[in-house]
Amino acid sequence: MRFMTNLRFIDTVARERSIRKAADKLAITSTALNRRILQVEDEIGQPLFERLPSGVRLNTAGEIFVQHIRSQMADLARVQSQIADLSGIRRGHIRIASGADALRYFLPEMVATYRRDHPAVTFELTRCHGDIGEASLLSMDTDIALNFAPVKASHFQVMATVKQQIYCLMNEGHPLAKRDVIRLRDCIGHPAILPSTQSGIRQLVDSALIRRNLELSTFLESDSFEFMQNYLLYEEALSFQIPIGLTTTADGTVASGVAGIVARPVDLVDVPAGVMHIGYLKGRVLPVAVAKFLDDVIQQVQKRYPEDVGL
Amino acid sequence: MRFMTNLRFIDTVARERSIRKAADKLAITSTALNRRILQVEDEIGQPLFERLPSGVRLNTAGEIFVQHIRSQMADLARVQSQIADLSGIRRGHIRIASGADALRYFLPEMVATYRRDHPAVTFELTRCHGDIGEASLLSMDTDIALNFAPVKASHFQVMATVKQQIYCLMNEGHPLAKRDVIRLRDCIGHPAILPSTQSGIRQLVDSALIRRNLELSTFLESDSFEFMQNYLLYEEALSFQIPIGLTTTADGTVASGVAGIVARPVDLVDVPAGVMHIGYLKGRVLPVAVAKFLDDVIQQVQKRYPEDVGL
DNA sequence: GTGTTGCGATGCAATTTTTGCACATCCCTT
DNA sequence: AAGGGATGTGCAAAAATTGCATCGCAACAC
Repeated sequence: MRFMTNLRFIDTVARERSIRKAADKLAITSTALNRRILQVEDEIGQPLFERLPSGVRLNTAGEIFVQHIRSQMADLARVQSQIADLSGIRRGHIRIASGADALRYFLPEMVATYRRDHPAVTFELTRCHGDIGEASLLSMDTDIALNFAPVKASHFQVMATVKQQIYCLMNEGHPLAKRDVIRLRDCIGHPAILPSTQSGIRQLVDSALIRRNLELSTFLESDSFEFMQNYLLYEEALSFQIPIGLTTTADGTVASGVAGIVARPVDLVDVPAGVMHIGYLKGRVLPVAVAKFLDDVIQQVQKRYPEDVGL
Repeated sequence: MRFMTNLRFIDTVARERSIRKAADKLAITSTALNRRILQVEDEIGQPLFERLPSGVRLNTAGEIFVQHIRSQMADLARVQSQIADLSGIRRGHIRIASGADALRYFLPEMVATYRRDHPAVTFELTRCHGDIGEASLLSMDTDIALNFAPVKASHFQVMATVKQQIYCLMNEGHPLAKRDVIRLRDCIGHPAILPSTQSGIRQLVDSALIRRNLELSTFLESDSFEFMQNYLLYEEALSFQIPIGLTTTADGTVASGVAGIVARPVDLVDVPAGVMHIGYLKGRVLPVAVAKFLDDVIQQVQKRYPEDVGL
């Protein structure tokens, strides 16, 4: 898109915080890029960048302007997608930020299903913890965020919430595997593997432990659910996960996706269900492709967790 | 703004519905303009205009794209205004669409007051009847609309409503001038001057007449309140107006701004008060200058009509 | 019919803008 | 004090844009 070049360039410089680095990335000389920026600053009537010895940094005017640029680019994508949709083909690009849980089984299936119907749509999946997902919505790096945590920022437009009970994972030979429901006090003494502290699961478990003044024998922390789950094959330990990060058997019970590993719900009296939030940047008009995908996601969670979905 | 040229050009072509006419207006040759359009169409991947023997016309894709362009341009204005605001000067351009009533006394005073504080701000006042004001919001030709009529379009974000009782205007020598309140039946038989049919005042009076099965001796219609009011100096006739199109004396009573012409309220039992709507395009973030002016307007109507303002 | 008019599209030469190179200048680090 | 990495600038080469003349097409007038 020719008429976007200057704006795209400025965005890149803002991200790289250096004209030279941005120039490399954009495959032009730094001098050409520099002059383009000077020209835009001249047109705006004010500098957009502070010149530091180590590069450049956005000043306040620049912050405002770059925010505008990003929203313009996102909106242009929406327009293109909408125009492409006119001619029958649904095309577009969908950028999703999600915690590791939904990335495991849920999103792969969603994306694959969607792409069967709309092969012209491309995807970008970013794994993120904590508030990064919300931040990337604001900088327009992401269209949709799935976040298993309380919503902090007010710019997050929640389209659906899904209550998710915590499940306990273990080897099928584990003594607790015989129980249908796990109480938190049963876990004491068993070696435990916990997700890293940014994880919503971890925060729920931790606060439940503190409330009851209990302590787990945590000997391993990781941000990879896959690692944790597979580790259970080798040692009789406990780990935690939510249903969306697990699979469901034909009869509707939650199961780990790995043979030999079983999943048992943790009693809600001990650890309350957490809430997964699905949404996008407030005020944005989503491209058709994105809007449709989001629709599909919401429909799917409603089907899977009919009792636990809020809109 | 260099990076906007192509978009501005397309907008102009869309408005002129002709490449040659647009080229004239933009002071370039039609061939250059033509090629720019072809280039953009090529980048979008789809034509934006239908080529007719008499010129060009937007196709569906074009409609979408031009709407995007206009919202971008409006947003750019907002960004510029916001950036200028950083350095202390409030600058910007404020475009207002209003009925003839508010344009008479109210808006001149508002604009003058605002410009005393912010001389760098420029204005554009458009007089409009009926739905044109709302339409010009949608095409981003206007920032703020003041409309004495029911709101029809859902894209109109109402910031304030002002109830406005209908007043009857007449020569001070008129027999009805002695009354404090005018009943509709008193008007029968007196020659009457009415605003043209698009006017909200006219619609209120007309529907009141129909409801009571009355008829006025209307011998003159006009869309110029100034003409109608001055005409009253020469003939003993009646005319109608709302307070915002009139002045207020020191003691708070409504008066015509013209010597020799008096204003008397029409009984609310006969003609209910109409509602003036003040607002802007839903979803827009207004430039600081516009937002501040709108604030001032709302504050002013609240001060003038404290009982009748809704937010 | 036929000529005329007004429309958008196109080939080509002139012109303007953009780019890349070499180098200046500034500021922090060592 | 020197070195390295940053942005800014003069100048020639390259690329894009523009204007002119002209084409093809459809509608209108006579």
